[in-house]
Amino acid sequence: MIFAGIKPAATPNPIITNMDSLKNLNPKQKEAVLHTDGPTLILAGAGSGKTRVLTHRIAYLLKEKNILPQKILAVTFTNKASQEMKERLEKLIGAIAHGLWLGTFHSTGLRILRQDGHSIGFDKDFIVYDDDDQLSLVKLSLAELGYSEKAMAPRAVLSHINQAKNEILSPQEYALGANDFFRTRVSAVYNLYQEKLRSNRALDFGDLILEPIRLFKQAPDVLKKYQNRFSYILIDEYQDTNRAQYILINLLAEAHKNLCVVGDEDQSIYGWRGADISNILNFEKDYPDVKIIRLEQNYRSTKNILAAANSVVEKNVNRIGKTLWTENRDGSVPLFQMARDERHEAAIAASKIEKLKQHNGYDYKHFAIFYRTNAQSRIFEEHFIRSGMPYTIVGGLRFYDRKEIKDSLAYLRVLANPSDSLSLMRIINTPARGIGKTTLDKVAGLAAEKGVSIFECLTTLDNSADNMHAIKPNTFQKLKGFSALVQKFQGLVGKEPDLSPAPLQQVEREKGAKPPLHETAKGFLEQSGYIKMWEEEKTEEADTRVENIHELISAIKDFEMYKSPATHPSPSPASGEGITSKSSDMLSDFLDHVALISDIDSFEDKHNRVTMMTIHSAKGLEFPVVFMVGMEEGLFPHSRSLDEGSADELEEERRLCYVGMTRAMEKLFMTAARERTIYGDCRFQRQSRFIDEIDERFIEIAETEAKQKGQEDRVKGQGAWVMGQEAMNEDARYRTQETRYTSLESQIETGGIDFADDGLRVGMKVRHPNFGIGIIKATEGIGENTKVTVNFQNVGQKKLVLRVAGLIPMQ
DNA sequence: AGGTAGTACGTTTTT
DNA sequence: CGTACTACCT
Repeated sequence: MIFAGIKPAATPNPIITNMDSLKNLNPKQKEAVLHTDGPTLILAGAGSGKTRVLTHRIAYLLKEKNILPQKILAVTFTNKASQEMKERLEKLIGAIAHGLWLGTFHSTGLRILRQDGHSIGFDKDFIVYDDDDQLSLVKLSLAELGYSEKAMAPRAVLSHINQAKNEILSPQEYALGANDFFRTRVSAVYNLYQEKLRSNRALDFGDLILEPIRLFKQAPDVLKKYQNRFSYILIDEYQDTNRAQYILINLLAEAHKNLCVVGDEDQSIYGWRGADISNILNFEKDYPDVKIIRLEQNYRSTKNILAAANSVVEKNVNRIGKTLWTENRDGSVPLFQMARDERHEAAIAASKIEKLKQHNGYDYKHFAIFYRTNAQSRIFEEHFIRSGMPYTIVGGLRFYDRKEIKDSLAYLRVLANPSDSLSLMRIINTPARGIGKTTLDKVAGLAAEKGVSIFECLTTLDNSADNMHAIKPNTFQKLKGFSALVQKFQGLVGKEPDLSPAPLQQVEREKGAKPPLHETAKGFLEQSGYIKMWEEEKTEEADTRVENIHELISAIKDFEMYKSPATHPSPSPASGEGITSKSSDMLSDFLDHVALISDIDSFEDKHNRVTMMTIHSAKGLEFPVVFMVGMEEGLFPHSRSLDEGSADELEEERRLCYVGMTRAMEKLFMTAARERTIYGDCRFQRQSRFIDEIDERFIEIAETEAKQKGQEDRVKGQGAWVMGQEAMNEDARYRTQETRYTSLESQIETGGIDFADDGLRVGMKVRHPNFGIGIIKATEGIGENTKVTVNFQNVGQKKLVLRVAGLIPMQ
């Protein structure tokens, strides 16, 4: 293991470069790796080995072209993607070269601002506000302007503000284009919102892109520095960039023009968040001397799944156009089945999962259920709990979105940045300290008069001088007590955390050293009464909250262990974000870290559970068996995309469908519910147009239950007892029904070893009955004659005929 | 100041 | 049908 610090390019690196692995790339992939200079557009279809190309390209630049690591900037959209790239790069070149920037758009922007933001007046203590904080700020601004939340939905206002930021419009510039009543008012809110953001010394997500652009415009020398530094720039998921990100990238790439963007217009699913698909569609216009490389060979899915997915996305007009192909086997044709209602839909999925598990060697972790909206997960959860099927839900309420975590973080934010009035207001009376609304209004008024932050107002509050606001002595004491507590802990947050063993700590502390952050955090949350507040509730829910708070504290501890230079050589925190600033402050760094992470980042398939998530969250993942549920008009495509004049939105829904389908490696099931309860009332649903759009050769429609329907309804009508029975006997009942269906049963029974058929890919870990565990090194031939070369741990390399080898994939 | 009953509303959400 | 927020009551 080589640690950061060694300069791979300046001195010959002792690590054996793995560049002969170029042999494992197909010709197009190789071309994409080798064409390093000049603008490059890689159109990478689903499952075409995009990450592989990106990592090989970086490795090639470093190892073969001897480019210094600090000359390279690689940008992804998710932490998960950047983490994966880091891991795979490490496998190729031994260790992530020091100085290489590999991170998300937002972490890159943040990094630039932490380094050079002072040039445009940002102090280093600023913090990053999340979506919720933004919304609170909008609400405050609305209230201050006297606009009612009924006339102006805070969410809608916020989305306009975000949109403006995506388009790099300042409040003033937005005001110029505001030509109707609503927009005029939004521009006033935007203006005030921005003022509040600044006086709280906070930046929102949009600012993390916007402010670097402003920095570069106002300080050309800073721009020049970065332009010179980054001679090679790689951007992943280019189809999802917004206007601001586009500008930022182009500014950075201007000097060297070695800009390589990778994307797939068919997988652009974040238009509603400002992603501008024309960035990728027009890349050729921006860079006329662009080299375009298409990666169209898919390594993930069977022919039938791919053909079905292609036939859907082909219906889109707004696309560059490409057709994926694969050498994988035909596999079974995707199956569509209409369920009676959403409970039946869940039952179908559950029973198919059990059957495939029993007869075909699949395990729970091989299955995923994708839905359009989070609300759909509930029915599946209920059913899975009842039938004892292990599952995990990705998304929904994130850990860092939980009330107790947001509160705890607000406590910490106040320590890091006393100007953060939003966080201060969140915690000042949580737990109840007798500081109510009336008092807070008075303090806020006084702070505004004095032109200071609320916290500063508290610390300087002098009741004899400020008594025109008539704060009662009792309340005054409470305010002072609280501000004293905060100040006490602010004194304990330092730049040099001491992670030495306890006895030493005590000695050191007497000499003025700071305790480690997690101890300070714990102490603050205890002494402020926040933890006690939940403990005293004595409900199961509150106990969970307390547990979560302790989990947060240990997350801080982990973060410290990882970051502390004394204990760990890597500059990167656990997320792989690699945010480091010149005056690295543990607390600020931790808050940056949590502001930029999400649930999907920690999703790992090591647990043997069925995974449930929205299709949006599924992007970038793959599963052997995929269920796409709720394939109904109005749900998917969602009703909002069906209004007249929403052609673009409908196309985006279609791309979303394509993304979902192309996650499936071996088997794809699509279901819908004939009857679904939406907002309390029961509606008849029609099957999604996307089902109709699949070429009939590539979809099998299961027989509906129309014939049995009359009888079913009578049974259903008999009340609660029958409902209970229904739940208990669901499996038995559906087994008899399903034997009547042509589809699934026969697929399963005749499928034989189909999972170990060509679900096998190079790099996969497999088990052989005699030779044990090994890694697949190569495959040759197709169908009956497929041979695989496997490197076994114990017996070395063997070439086997796949059909008779009896290989079982391992995860 | 804080708790409870009543009403409005309801996608997706990489950061 | 749930939930999240408001208004009103204690």
